[in-house]
Amino acid sequence: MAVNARRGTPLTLQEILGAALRLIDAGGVESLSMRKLAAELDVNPMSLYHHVANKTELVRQLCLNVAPLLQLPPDDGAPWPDQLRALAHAYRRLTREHPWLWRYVQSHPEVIEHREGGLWDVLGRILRAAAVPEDEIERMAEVLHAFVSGFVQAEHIGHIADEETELAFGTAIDLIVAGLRHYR
Amino acid sequence: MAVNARRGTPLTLQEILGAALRLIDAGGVESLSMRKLAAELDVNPMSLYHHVANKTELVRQLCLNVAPLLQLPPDDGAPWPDQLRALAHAYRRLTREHPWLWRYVQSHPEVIEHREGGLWDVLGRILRAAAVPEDEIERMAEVLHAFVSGFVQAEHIGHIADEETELAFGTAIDLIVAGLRHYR
DNA sequence: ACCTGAACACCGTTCAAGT
DNA sequence: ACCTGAACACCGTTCAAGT
Repeated sequence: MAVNARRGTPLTLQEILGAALRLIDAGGVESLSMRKLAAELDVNPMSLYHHVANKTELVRQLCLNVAPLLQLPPDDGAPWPDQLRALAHAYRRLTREHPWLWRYVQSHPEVIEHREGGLWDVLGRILRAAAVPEDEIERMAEVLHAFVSGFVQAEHIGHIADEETELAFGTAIDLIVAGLRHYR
Repeated sequence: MAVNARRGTPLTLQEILGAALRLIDAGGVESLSMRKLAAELDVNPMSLYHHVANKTELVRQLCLNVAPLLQLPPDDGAPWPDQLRALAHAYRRLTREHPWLWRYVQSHPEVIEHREGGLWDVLGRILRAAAVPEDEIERMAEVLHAFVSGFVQAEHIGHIADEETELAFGTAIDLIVAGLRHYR
């Protein structure tokens, strides 16, 4: 058991993922480098490659770990506008916790087979409750996801005035709900 | 007049910007490197720095050149839903011509004082025509911009099924218009 | 005025060698 | 099994030197 001279304790995948997430949360995927990550862990850069295939795979792991943390509203018969609001707020909460990682997923959708996640089932169920015609459910789900994604991203970027983000998110959801109520 | 041995003709800013835009349109800002750009122009990498301060400034120039190409609908008294649709389509058209550059602007809003552009004036005018209360105009404009941005980005990423993008954009705008009609 | 070669401080990653 | 040093092929950018 060749133990690292500097650390005395063997490197683990958990350690690597934890440190990587911290670096990404702080400065974005761009600012994460394998060399900086290794320095953070007080380890030779090349040691990382024993636990992780490459940087892309590392980030992919992180995304896969974080995605299931989305809190989906239960199918409890609550009115669809309430469920839609709950889902939107949960989505926003998660993306605000890891905005940079979320941004990465946005631009690399291949990392998550996002049709897998329960998000799309729940969104479909809500839209059915909102009386959206069956053959438009999927399209509408994509549109709503794009809208909420756009909002969260605009917020992250700073496009939305800081003191206004809560109000603005309220406006955004109200607009969507009103739209769905009177769509067609 | 020390003329480049390889090219015989002096390097110009226009040439640089043109080649850079081509490279970005092809593979994104990420994939543009000063060294590849120089190779494209058959020039020493360092020659670029005589015409451009650095890579960031180069991309900024490009953004500032492209932004004014957005075709704003005229204030001709047309019904606000028509004007809103026209604006949304123009926005989508431009962002589809230079999706990577537009993506860059999205994540680096500092490159454009976007409140300057006529976009926000026109959007404000349309929302007033839609009877949005004066103290909510700015917030609503931000929300709509975020929505349409989100849609275009989702499209660029491939989140929207390819054969469906036109239909989906129609759905998106219909939803917004219906929402505005019945908002409050 | 315009261009360039060498150099510096960074990247991700491979590979052969160490314990 | 796990770690590492040297090396390779990339970056952006500075600076002193060339015409």
